[in-house]
Amino acid sequence: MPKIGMEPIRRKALVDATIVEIGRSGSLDVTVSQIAKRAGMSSALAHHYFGGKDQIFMAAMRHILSVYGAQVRAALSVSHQPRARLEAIIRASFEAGNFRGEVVSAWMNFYVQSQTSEGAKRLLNIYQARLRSNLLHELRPLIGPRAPDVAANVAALIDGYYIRHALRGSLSDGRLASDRVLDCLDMMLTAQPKSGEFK
Amino acid sequence: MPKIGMEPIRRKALVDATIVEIGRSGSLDVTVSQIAKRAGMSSALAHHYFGGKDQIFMAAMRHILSVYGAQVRAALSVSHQPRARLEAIIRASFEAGNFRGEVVSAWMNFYVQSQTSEGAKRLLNIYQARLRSNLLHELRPLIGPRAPDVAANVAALIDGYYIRHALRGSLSDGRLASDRVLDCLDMMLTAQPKSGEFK
DNA sequence: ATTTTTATTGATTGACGAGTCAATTAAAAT
DNA sequence: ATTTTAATTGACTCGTCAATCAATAAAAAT
Repeated sequence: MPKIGMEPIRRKALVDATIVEIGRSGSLDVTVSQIAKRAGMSSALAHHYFGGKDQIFMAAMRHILSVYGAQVRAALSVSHQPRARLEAIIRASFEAGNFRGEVVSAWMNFYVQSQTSEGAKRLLNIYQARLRSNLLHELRPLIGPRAPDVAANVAALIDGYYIRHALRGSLSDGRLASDRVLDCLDMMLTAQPKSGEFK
Repeated sequence: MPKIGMEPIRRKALVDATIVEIGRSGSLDVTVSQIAKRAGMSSALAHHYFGGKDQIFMAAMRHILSVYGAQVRAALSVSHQPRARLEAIIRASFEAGNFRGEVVSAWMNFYVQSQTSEGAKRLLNIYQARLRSNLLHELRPLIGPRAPDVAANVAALIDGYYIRHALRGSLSDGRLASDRVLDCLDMMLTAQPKSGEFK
């Protein structure tokens, strides 16, 4: 019963199903058939709309990234002081949504895939560049030349706590992780510049 | 030409080959045949000695972990002040060896596998617990009650910079990463305790 | 010398999974 | 009314790969 305009609906269903299935299995060892079944269609149709497995994964990752981006933007839109905006960025990174098992799984596997797939590497670079740029923008007015180093540290902290979560889904929920990052951030903000700082 | 006592030699060859192959492919999508070929034997023999693919991977990971552990111990054995010992631990984590593409790949994939495999999760827990315990032991005499939080932050920083390395094999070599972690550590050490610290 | 044990592999099995294709359905366009 | 076009799938092809096994070879033990 071909109603016209199915394409976007099917694509969305497949992307959602992909994320769920990755979470369920905890790896990228997910068959197109599993995904298609969960999305309520045949595997042939999945291939029809996406061309191949890789492209389905890529679309799923792009979706996750765009949701994350929207969260950050939303959080930033209500904060106006640099410190508050930093907090907004950090908290957005650990929002419950990003912290769901499926999403963490997707990220983990995405890191792995970025060593093989050009497309994955590019996407991941976009994420990292955006995070860095966001942090830098707020840090500069606060600490000037020390901003790049601190930004790198904060970014690493975020990724590190994220990974830690991949391991034990229980301990350290988002709140705790972001509190710790913030705590560390404040220490870095108030620390006096090191003496031998000139390159 | 069965010389006796081949088993340990073959096992070692397989473990080494596994790490190389994981690095080469950037993923766990490595066939037993590839590993066996690189180790100079038939895939049947690999199965004969290890039983199955999973066990080969596990042995490879155990090996990486044990090398890392030895590095840490070696570095600690020549440092005696808490601050110096902390530096030793951190630098050991970013030693050139651990930072080789193969090893990073293995770690990445190991994180992923830890969501599926009980054995992988257990191994990873050992690593994390040991790191935490090592850090804690040196931090306590320096900052007392703040030690646990700082230890968690340092651990997250290490993992975070590690991951960042999975992405771009070029920028930020081990030296730079450990310098940054140390920098951040010093800030945390000198920061004054927060006021509302009592839980 | 013959038996036992260890090492070793080629060939095979069996399962699974990505991607293709021809065929079917029904809406839309003419 | 017929033609075109989008949606949809079951069945099939083709590869790949983990795991098994029977067979061989040679050192060790008797």
